[in-house]
Amino acid sequence: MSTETAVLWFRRDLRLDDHPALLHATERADRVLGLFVLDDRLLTPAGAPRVAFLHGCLRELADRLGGRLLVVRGDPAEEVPKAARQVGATSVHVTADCAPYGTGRDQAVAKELARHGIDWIETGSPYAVTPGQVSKPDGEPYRVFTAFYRAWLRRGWHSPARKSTVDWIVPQHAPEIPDDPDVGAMKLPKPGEKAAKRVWKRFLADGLGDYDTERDRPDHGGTTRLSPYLRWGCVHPRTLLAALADRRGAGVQALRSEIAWREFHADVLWHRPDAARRNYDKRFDHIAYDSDHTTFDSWREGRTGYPVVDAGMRQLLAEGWMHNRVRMIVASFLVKDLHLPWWWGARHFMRYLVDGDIASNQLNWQWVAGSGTDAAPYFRIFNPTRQGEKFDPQGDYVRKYVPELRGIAGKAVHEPGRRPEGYPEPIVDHAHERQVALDRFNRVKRP
DNA sequence: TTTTGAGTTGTTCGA
DNA sequence: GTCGAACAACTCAAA
Repeated sequence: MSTETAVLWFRRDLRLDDHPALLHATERADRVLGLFVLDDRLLTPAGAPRVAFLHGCLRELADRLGGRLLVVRGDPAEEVPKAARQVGATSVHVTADCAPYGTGRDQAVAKELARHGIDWIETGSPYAVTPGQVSKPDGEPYRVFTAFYRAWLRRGWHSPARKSTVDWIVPQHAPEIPDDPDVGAMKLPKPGEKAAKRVWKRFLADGLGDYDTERDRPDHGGTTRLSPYLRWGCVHPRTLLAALADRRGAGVQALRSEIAWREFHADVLWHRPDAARRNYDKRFDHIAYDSDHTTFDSWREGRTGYPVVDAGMRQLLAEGWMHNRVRMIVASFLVKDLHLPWWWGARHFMRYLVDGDIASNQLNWQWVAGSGTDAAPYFRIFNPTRQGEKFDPQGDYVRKYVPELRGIAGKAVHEPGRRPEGYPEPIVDHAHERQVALDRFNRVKRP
């Protein structure tokens, strides 16, 4: 009787359903050690909300495994081989990580494992179509979403992986999940695979039909709210796409397209890892940015005097999450009204967002800044007041997050001007800053 | 190789 | 209030 042993190293795949890497491990081995490594290099820049959410996911996973999950802290290149050797594993199975840090880390781990004769086996990725698999006929990556989307649809994806029966190894000690970092009074989403399923099921029943329009309404909460779960792999996009396959309608199409945006940005970053830090479009290296920390602080704290901007920034601080429409508004405000570098905003988002994902975050910021792939035309500058009136027509979203404005009824809450006690005057004049932004763009275009 | 059509999410202004 | 045009040109994808 063979008694092969394998390690399933969990990273961004904190679930048990639709898990091809886990299935692969069980096909190859009789016994599997579940492992998670708390890596300070990833956790330090993450910020308290995302770390707390991660801990929650780990606790849920450990519970569902009856405690049979090894959680260690340290450098994966040391900890993974150590754990594998302790249980006599002949292979380590993972879901491929396609982001810049993860790919480098995995190379180092695989190399260490190889020294001990342990196989490194990647199965699947956090995407329906693994980054790098969709390319133009000439082999080059797509730079335009719509073209990518068509090719991505043509390529298609696997069905969800079948359930696996696993004989999980009992680790030497109980999972050591550290205490949560202090998140104060923040109200974070409920972590874990079960919560993800609940959110998804409810969205399928109530939200999908008019998702195409409702997702733009921060006052209604018509988005899927799945982003934190996708970030940590509590649910896989393939699972979602499978559920959409036999449904029709504008909502279905819109959601499929949003999922594709996530995959597009992962693909872009896979081809251009430098885009996580620098302008994708090098011409933007010559744009003049300000470096005013006073306005930056006002933006971070939600004290700009523009109601919908402040509501969004405060939602981020209160929930570790911000509505997608409002993310665009506050990002546009930082870049085009305050003339601050997009990476300042991106870093702040990454610190607070529970769903903070390097590819989606950085490339969406670059899209707003105009420096990314398929970027917004430079003259497309959001007017925070117009956006507020259009997408939060009754002002409910603003009043929810900006208590100083609760005395103003209806959409008048968006009007700059009459400021109640305690609420700041607008820190800049939008009409003026819009012109400044346009001028700076023009200067770059015609040097 | 050349050509053609198209490209996430807006705003403002004037009729 | 509603509507269409202007805002710029450029690059990309595909024929």
